[in-house]
Amino acid sequence: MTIDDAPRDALRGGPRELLRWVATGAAVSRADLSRLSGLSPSTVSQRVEALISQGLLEEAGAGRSRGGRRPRQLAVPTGGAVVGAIDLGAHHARVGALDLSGRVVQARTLPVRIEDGPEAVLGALLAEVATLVDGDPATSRGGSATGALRGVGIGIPGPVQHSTGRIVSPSRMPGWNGFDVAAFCAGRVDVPVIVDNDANLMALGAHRTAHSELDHAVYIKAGTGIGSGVISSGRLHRGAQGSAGDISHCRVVADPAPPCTCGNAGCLEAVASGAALVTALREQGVPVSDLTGVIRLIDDGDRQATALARQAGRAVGEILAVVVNFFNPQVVAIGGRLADCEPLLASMRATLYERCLPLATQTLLIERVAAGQDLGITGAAHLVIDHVVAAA
Amino acid sequence: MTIDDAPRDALRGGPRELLRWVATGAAVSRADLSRLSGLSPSTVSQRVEALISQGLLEEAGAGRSRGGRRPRQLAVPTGGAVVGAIDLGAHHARVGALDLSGRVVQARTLPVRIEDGPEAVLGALLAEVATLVDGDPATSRGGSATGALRGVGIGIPGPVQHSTGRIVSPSRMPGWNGFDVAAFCAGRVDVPVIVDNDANLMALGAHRTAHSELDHAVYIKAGTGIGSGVISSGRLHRGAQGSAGDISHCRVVADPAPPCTCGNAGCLEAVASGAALVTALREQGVPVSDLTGVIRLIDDGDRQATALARQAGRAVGEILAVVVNFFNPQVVAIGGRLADCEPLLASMRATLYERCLPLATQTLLIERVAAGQDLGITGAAHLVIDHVVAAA
DNA sequence: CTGACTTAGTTTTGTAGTCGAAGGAAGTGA
DNA sequence: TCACTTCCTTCGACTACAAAACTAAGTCAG
Repeated sequence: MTIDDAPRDALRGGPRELLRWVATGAAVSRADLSRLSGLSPSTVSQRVEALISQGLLEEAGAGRSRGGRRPRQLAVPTGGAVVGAIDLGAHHARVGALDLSGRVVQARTLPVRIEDGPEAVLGALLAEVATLVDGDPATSRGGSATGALRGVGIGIPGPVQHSTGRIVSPSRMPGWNGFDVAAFCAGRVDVPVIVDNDANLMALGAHRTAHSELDHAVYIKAGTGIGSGVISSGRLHRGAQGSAGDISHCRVVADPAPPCTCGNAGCLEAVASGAALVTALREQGVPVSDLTGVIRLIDDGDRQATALARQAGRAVGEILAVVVNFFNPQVVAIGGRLADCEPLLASMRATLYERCLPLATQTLLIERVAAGQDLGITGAAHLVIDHVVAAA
Repeated sequence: MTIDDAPRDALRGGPRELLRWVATGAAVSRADLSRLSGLSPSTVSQRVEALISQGLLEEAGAGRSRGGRRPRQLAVPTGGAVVGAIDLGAHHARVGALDLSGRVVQARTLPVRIEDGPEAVLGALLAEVATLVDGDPATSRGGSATGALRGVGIGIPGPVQHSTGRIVSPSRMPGWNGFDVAAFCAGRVDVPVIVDNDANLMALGAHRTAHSELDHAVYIKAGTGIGSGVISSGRLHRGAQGSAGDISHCRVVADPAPPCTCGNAGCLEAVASGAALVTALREQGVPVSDLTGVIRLIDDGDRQATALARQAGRAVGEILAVVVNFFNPQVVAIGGRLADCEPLLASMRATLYERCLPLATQTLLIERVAAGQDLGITGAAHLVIDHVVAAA
């Protein structure tokens, strides 16, 4: 399945954007859309009519007058078409059903065991998507998203060749190497399935949600693993092989250089990922079982944990400095579970300001990604919607 | 002067591309253009007619039949409109007049003394452009490019805020900080002037010349200084402030870390630029006066010089590895005077392959930029042409 | 030399997307 | 009640492109 990037009409006044404006409440009437999109009123009317006739939009009575004729309010139909989204993580997966504007209708977090292999994991998650969308007759759970399923987007915590939907040499995903996610899913559901890296999806979600007016953005996802997603000229940049943003195995200075699952030593992932922090703390004799424990220690001001977090922040900042000099984004935002870790963020910031060209940091925003756990499925949904609504 | 990037019709079948195909000989007839561009014959005819009426294209008799009607050959008029281009370097400037297809009509290399300041240097170079274009009545030199000047493109070996045409904190350019090149030139010539970083121009020139079919490319310019230019989705990526690609002050591991003109130590520029090699060799007591001397030493297999070149190559490779992982380009090409330095190139290659994600290097081309000295002015010309022909 | 075929390019017509102007619909406020 | 505002639609025009039909000009087999 070869799927293009979001066509450019996603960027200015395309049907998806109109939909999004209505959904987010930025626009309530055709006149609003005309103002926002810069399109002429006539064009907006035409487009809106098309969307209504496709059932993607509906009229919702008259609004409040602002000194003239009352606007005919627009709304995204509830119970309309939905897309499914899966954001697979190292230990948990966020599964959701979202409407065509990218709003979460239903979502649930499930524990997963990556090591059970792709068939088992993806099979279960696809079943869960079906439950969220159709409702589960046995339990009468779910089902408030009773629209027709139009597509499924899946985020994978490892390198994905987006053009083919295949996973390529992931670390920490035994049994998944070379697995063709798109093909597997195509056999299970009869709607388009789009597969991408989890950091890319977070980036897309964050950009569409918080930074849609910015052209160039870099999003770091720092959780169990560490990755990034790149927005260039308002569009997700995947690069030649679809591996763009995968900075997990960039080398950073660290003494001693911790060995990485990839076989090298001193990789960013081996220094600054959540998994690395757990490992390092245990080696220091601190009894911590998982990332949650590490974060708790840091929040409690544990000396060893905090020191490691700072080191991680410097490592991320070191790599990010090169990225910022090279790419000169308007914003760098950090998400994932480690994003709430203050010492890490502070060291990252400091390193970034120290090592970047003044011109590059002059107006650079360095932020925490906004409210987090649904960004992945939001991004996945956007990807699917971009594909599906374009075809409509 | 705010100037947009090349509009997207530069990418597929726009007037500039038609022009370029004719100029490069890729297309000789309207039928060729139709095949190459994918546009319908009628559209091509229309466009070609417009170009002819603007004097940007002309008919040049009938071609050879291929079994049917003979094509009416197209050509870019000689002696037609031209653009001026200046590629300013640390010690020399390449000045040229190019036709609207980007072909060099006249070019000359002049010695410059950057430290004379922007007014003197740019004034002299603009005068030289005028001479190349109009011919010098006094000497009857030049003047084979007797068309009308449509614009001037200027490459600066330092950070340029492309949107304003202003130079921002350059190293090795005393007296140029904050200078508004565009405004200065606007007072001297009455055609549009476009200013950009020299590495960006080299990148654009190289991409248009050799890699126009590739979407994502990174070009390193390693000469007296060191910089890079980025092509993303077929277009020059300048980033938020126009400083994208400026990797000269990224930190690399070096022991001892040589001090940089920017005040920090261990910058890429302080390790791997031509200026750095000269400095390092002299500190080792080798009597070498300039980059040419260094390159000669390396070619002669001098032990110290070669070791430094290898170290430089590793340093470039180290930064480039992050860039390749992050950006995942289809090609990385190196230009500038150090590009011909085998030991440097070899170490760079090795470091790159060692430190990059296999997926990212799997199909990555690592090349030397093709035949070099006119790439800068070619890129400058393309930039101007993109601006001028669009307006026509 | 003739007629079938091939390639080149133009003309005509049609379609899609957009805009601007004009105007109707439905309100507010003096 | 009337002027004015805001909202939205209708209609005519323009642009960019394409498809098809057509003209032009050649090759080649018989």
